[in-house]
Amino acid sequence: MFEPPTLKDIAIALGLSTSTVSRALRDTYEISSKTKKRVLDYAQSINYQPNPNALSLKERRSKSIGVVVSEVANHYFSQAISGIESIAYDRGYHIIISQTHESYEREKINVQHLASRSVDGLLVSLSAETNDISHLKELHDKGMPIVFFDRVSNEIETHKVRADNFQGAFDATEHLIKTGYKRIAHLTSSPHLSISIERLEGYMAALNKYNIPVHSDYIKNCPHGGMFPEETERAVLDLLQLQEKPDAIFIAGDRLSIGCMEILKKLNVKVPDELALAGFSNSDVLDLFEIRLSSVRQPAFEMGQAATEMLLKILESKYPITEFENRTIATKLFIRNS
Amino acid sequence: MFEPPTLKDIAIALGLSTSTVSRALRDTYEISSKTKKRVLDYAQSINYQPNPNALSLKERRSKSIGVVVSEVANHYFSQAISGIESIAYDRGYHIIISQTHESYEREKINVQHLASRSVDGLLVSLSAETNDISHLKELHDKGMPIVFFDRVSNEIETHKVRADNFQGAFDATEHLIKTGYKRIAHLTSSPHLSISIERLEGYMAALNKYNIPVHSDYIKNCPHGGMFPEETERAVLDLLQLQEKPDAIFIAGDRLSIGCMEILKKLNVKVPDELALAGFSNSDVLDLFEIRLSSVRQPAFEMGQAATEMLLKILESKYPITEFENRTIATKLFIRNS
DNA sequence: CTGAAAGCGCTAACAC
DNA sequence: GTGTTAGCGCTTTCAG
Repeated sequence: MFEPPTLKDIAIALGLSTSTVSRALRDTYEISSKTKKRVLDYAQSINYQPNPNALSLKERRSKSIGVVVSEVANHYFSQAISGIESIAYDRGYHIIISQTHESYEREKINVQHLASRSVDGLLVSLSAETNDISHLKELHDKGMPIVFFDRVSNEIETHKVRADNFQGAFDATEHLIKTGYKRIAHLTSSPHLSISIERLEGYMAALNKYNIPVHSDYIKNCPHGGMFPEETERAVLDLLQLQEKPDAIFIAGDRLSIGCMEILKKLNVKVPDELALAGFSNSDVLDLFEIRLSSVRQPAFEMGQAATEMLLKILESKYPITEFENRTIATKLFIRNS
Repeated sequence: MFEPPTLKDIAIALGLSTSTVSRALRDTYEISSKTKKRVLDYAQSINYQPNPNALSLKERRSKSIGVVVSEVANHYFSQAISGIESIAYDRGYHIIISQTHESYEREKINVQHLASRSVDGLLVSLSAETNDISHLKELHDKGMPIVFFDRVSNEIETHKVRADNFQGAFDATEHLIKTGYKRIAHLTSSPHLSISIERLEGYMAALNKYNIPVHSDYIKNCPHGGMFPEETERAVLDLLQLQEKPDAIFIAGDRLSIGCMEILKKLNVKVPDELALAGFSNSDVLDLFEIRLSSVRQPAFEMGQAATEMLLKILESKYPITEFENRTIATKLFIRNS
């Protein structure tokens, strides 16, 4: 079907050897400028493009990086992917995307799939279900460069990029406290995830600072990060049915924030009068919402960019990397409901 | 760095030839079941995975498909990509994504980039700027399978998937008319795009049906589909400053719908009292908006799936395809503001 | 039933 | 300055 020209075609057409053509195209010094020009011109005229598979086979790298996220159709991830793509593109890399849908099994399969050498490195944000990361560890031990972003793991020593989840959670919770709320619940994702742990710590730190006791009934986990609406609904209902009903919820995730607002709307709970909210969200239309959600926004695009730069640094380094960077990028609090 | 086992490694370890190993792994009939088992077991034990680049080089196909969209971080496209990925994944294909950011130049480069043989086929949704598609035509003539989705072109004969833009626009406009609006403006994207043309036709057909004259001042184009907020703002302001101000706007795009609501909010224009809206949008949080936007939702996920299935049909067909499908999938109108 | 050898497109010693 | 050759990992004749 689609049979693009090869080096050989050029060589034959010009009565040269393939190696000469190869050298001319890659501008090696030991080649007459006359032949060089001849080759270049001809290559241009037939729109010659080297076969990337042959190159990959030869150079043992594919100039592509694998990206593992839970869902593409997610505010945070689609923005992060945009950042990843912006850097990768400039540096001549393709990105290959796979989704875990928050499933551990799917994550294993995807990683395996990507790893079987079609990618030079991996940009990974763990699935909500993932607790055991031996699949990644094994790969990493074999030499596959991996950079974590957003949902990171401490069990692998490599570059990591995360949002300042602690501070973001602290800020949001403190905002609720300062606005006058006392019984602040916390709705969060899977307890394994680094983001959940860090945000929980931020939440607790804020409560501590103001001498508000942490109430374990007030902390609700949604193991799939709100991917299933029932999960979120159950958690919210549980909170609403507590004897000492919370007067505010700090929500530790985008889908959870949205899901929670949907449920409260359905239940006709007035926000913030009956229940105040503050939550992580990367939606860019929060200003248009009826509920004035105070939100913590993660620097998704920048995080994608940073992670990609780090990965490329590993990929293009001549020497093995031993010092790993652990970058934390600030979140931003947007106050809306007070 | 990362040096996975090869056929040769297995062959040496087992004292066989690479060809025998190759045959054993692919379960060729003419091989003793004993050797077969020995090879299979060993391959399993070292977790052997064939090198995809070598395979691609040999088989002249990469089991990957290129996807060209304007932005990943866009409701419609991220949902469509999700659909694309769902099918591709099941069939063992990778997807390689590139963004045009609505730029013609970037589209040309990306297509070129993808085309240089690393992908077996292309799934394309044209950029807003694209008027001339010779870059795609050339490629297609050389045998690169291309399937268009959403923003299609009639200049290439191939499979196409689109939303029922005409009907969607008709429904939205008719809804505005039936609700009592008479001076209905139309805010749309680049006039080259198939989606703009079809939606304009639907808009005009609805006006015609109710004997409302089409007023050319009422039709405003945003050449970049609202990617630049100024563009949208200019268009909306122009409409608001008309002598005979429209009482409603039918908006033909997701970003435009969002952008328009943002501007109206800024200008403190009451919706729908001062100006009613209905527009295309694939946002899944419209129910939470303060403005009750009646929306036309495109079947993004299904469109991605359909386009991918069509492309795979071409890729995996033994014979050249001569009959092309032109599938139109129904949109859905969600009435909110009346 | 198995092995040797060629070839996919390219680069890099190594000749001359 | 240019050609020859080998090899990246794999499949596939062709021999035996």
